[in-house]
Amino acid sequence: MDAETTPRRRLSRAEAKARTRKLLLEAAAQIFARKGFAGASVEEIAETAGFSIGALYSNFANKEELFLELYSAFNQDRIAAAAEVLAEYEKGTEDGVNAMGRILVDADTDSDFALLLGEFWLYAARNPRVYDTMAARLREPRAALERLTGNALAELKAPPEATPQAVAAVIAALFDGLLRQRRLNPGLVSADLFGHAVRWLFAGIDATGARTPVKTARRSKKAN
Amino acid sequence: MDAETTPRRRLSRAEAKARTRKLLLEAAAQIFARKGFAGASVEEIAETAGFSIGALYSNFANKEELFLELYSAFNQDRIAAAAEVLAEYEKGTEDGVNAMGRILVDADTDSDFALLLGEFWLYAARNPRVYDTMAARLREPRAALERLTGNALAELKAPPEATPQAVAAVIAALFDGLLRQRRLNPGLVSADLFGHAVRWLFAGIDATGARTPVKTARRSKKAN
DNA sequence: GTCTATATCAAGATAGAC
DNA sequence: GTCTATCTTGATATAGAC
Repeated sequence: MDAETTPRRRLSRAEAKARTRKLLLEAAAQIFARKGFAGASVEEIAETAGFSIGALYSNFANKEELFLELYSAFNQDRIAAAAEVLAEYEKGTEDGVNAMGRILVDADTDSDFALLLGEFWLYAARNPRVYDTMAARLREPRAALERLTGNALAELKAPPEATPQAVAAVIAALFDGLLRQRRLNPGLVSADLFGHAVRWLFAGIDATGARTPVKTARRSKKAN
Repeated sequence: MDAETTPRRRLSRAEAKARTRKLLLEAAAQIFARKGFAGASVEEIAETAGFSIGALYSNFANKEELFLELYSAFNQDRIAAAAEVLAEYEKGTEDGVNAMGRILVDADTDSDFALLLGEFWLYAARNPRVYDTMAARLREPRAALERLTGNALAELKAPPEATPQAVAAVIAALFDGLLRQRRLNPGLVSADLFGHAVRWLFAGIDATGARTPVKTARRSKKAN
């Protein structure tokens, strides 16, 4: 959260503005999560941050830009989390499944996370104008996940349909779907169900591949 | 009222009202899906249905009631679909996985389905006032799914953590998560990935259970 | 750079005509 | 039972003061 605020020295103009911007983004996260894009008012966001409407419009062109900037910041965090997991995994420090499990728990702890995720998804699905911009932000964390699954698949007998992309999609779906169910009804989704599911998944892929060991047979022109 | 039966052409008062109601609900599904609850206007819904605002308010108390009635109708369809799958499965006519796969494809064909699902989820998560009502509507289809997974699990060696409830949650998560990814980027999620994922899941559960065949061993005091 | 005041508009809901 | 007209509110965005 907030780290270095030098209470002694006066903040420079640029520092003050950056601080205002940060506070506005934090307030926006809270209000957009609770009310949604259309339901949230810029006035409430500004007041929650401790500023006026004017301050908000001096930092963001309009409501949509604020929302999209929040989306960028939101994804920066996801990228950081994914990178951390990937690093731990590649160092061999931690099992990949455990690391992914920690991401889910972290996301679950932040009660706004699932709400914001849902709101961003709807916004992207409804607004083709900004869809490309938003989709581009997802490529980096998704690539990290595919790398992780690719590594895991290399260690077992996977059938040809179990590509890193396909398995990454399945894991992302599990993450998303379990997080959402847990948000509404924690009793239905225990904290370690995600971990179990991922292990079942890989065990099943391995078992399926072992049953059809033709997998390295054919290689027409290019692997994909 | 005047129960005049005119089987020829003219609709009775009640029939006309029922027809208006149905058209309004269909329009509401479209507009709520495209704009969301807060973003949709009752005027646009009424006009899309071919009526005026007054007609809408004569059929529904307010915007929220219209939304919740739509949710009920939406779930009636889901219950019907689930029941159909369950019936086919229990008759032995169709493999359970194939049947579930068909549900996903059907949902994917209706471009409004995922949007509405997302909107309903957000509304339930944000409005504790109506959460119980909405959650109650989910119990029936969820129970059907648990019954389906319970039957499937009975035919293989499942570890103790693979309860019908837990596995049903995983399958629901796969359904939800894959549907949402496919909605934004169909290239990432092939039409049969859901089927593959479910098969991998059950194969993995079976393999895991076979590896730890102590499953009926110990029962200290209370199952959890 | 932020605040106050305000122009402008769209939306939910109601009342009374037909 | 549905329509037209209207009341009322609350929101985005801007302009000018400090």
